Amino acid sequence: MTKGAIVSRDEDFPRWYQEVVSGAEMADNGPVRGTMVIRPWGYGIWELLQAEMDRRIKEAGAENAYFPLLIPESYLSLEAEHVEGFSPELAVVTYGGGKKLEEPVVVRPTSETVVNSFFAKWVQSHRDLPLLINQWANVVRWELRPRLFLRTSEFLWQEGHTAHATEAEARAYALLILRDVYLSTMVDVVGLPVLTGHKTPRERFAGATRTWTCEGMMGDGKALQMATSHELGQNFARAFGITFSNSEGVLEHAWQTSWGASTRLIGALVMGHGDDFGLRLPPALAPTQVVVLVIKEDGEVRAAAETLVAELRADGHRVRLDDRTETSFGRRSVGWELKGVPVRVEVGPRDLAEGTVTLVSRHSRQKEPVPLAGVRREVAAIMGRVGPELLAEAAATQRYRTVDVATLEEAVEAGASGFARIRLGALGVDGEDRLADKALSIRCLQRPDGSLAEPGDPDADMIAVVGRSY
RNA sequence: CGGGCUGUGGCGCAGUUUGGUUAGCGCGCUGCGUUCGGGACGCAGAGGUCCCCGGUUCAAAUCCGGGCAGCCCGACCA
Repeated sequence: MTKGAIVSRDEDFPRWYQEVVSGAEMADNGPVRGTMVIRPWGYGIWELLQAEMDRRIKEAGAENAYFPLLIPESYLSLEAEHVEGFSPELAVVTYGGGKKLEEPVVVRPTSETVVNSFFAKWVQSHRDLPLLINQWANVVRWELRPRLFLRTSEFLWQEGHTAHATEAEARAYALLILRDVYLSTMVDVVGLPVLTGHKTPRERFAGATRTWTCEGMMGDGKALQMATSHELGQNFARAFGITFSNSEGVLEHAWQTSWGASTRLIGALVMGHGDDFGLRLPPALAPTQVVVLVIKEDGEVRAAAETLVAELRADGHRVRLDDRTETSFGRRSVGWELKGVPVRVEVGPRDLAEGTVTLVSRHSRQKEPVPLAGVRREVAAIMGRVGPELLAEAAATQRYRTVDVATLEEAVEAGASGFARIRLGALGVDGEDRLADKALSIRCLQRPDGSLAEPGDPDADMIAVVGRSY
């Protein structure tokens, strides 16, 4: 069955990436290529990320629900663009209960179709709107070229689906999610700066009228789409018959949105913050934030370590005691470093004789002796600055690799190693095709000052952010 | 579906050009000992239908023919 082969061998990835102890591996599961096994450490990161996003989603008013994994094939074809967009990457089930099915069912690649088939029943009156639903689920897309975390054939995500009475309300909600859920999570939690903007028709979600996106830049200058929020117009409402009586008693089609972010974010975290020594985690996403290492088995050392663990836990940190003294100190510290634990407290007899311990912060790899009495304050200080410092570092990389250009030729050159900003109108009618020939794409469109387009802004006046995507 | 390339212990590879004893190396694994303040070391050991089928030959991982599988670059994509 599972061969368990690690198939990511990309040179661009950090050396340690495929042995990530800390993360996951891709597995060939029979004929299913590029599925993913997430080990406990990586899954712990996902759980924290999930909690952060879930809180924001609920603050935005959406509620969690669950819809079926298997979708009748005919549902997909109800929305023309949608089916065209997803057909090539569908996994289709043709047998069930030992019999050939009358109608094949597909494993959801996304749930617009099933969700909306229920929305059609749930929505009758304008009083039923807005309907704001979120689902945490797994989806399957038969990818031609999987890449660990960034594009796996099966992934975990949240997908939001909403229905509104007016276009303006739907748009406002799509933007609320973009800013208050996604942008906020990327910047404040993951610690990666992202550009926001909308997609060109070519890059737009199949079935959407507008796709808003958060585009991040990884350490190597390549772009990664980290989350998207779509305005669906009335496309799905028409296809699935989602109608409501407005306050005048007139029947109208609902205006909808959908939005999602996935385990790809773990990949973004790895690619965005990792260094040659392994993963670097912002404290908010570290399953263990502080590890207290007993360097040598010794009564006093152990007692001091256990006291520190208790105190640091009382301060609200996620703390773990590493007293596996039968394993060499070097091996243990390297192991925690690979996993990206933000702070290590190393307790040994030599320091203890001086009344100190050694604190090491992972992101800067700086070590310093700290008196026992000052450990709590110092740990709190480090925990407070790791996130902002990681963000600042990533932002500096992004700034350094982003340039304003005037011609397509310049965009091709700059886009190969970062972001090239160019007025869309300057690319010409076949600009996107010519970029595609050079493995480049327009990541997003935004106003010259970086803000989002307003209704009525012509695309030609927008700045196109050109880059190489994963 | 185009363009490159590769199949050899669990993983990564050498050996193939020029056929020749018992197919090597690193990592990992098992045991014992010394170590343990930054991925330890020594000794002993386990583990292989050299992708498959056929051919040439005294002799094939190596040469010839035919299959099969996989990887990388592109098209698709959260």
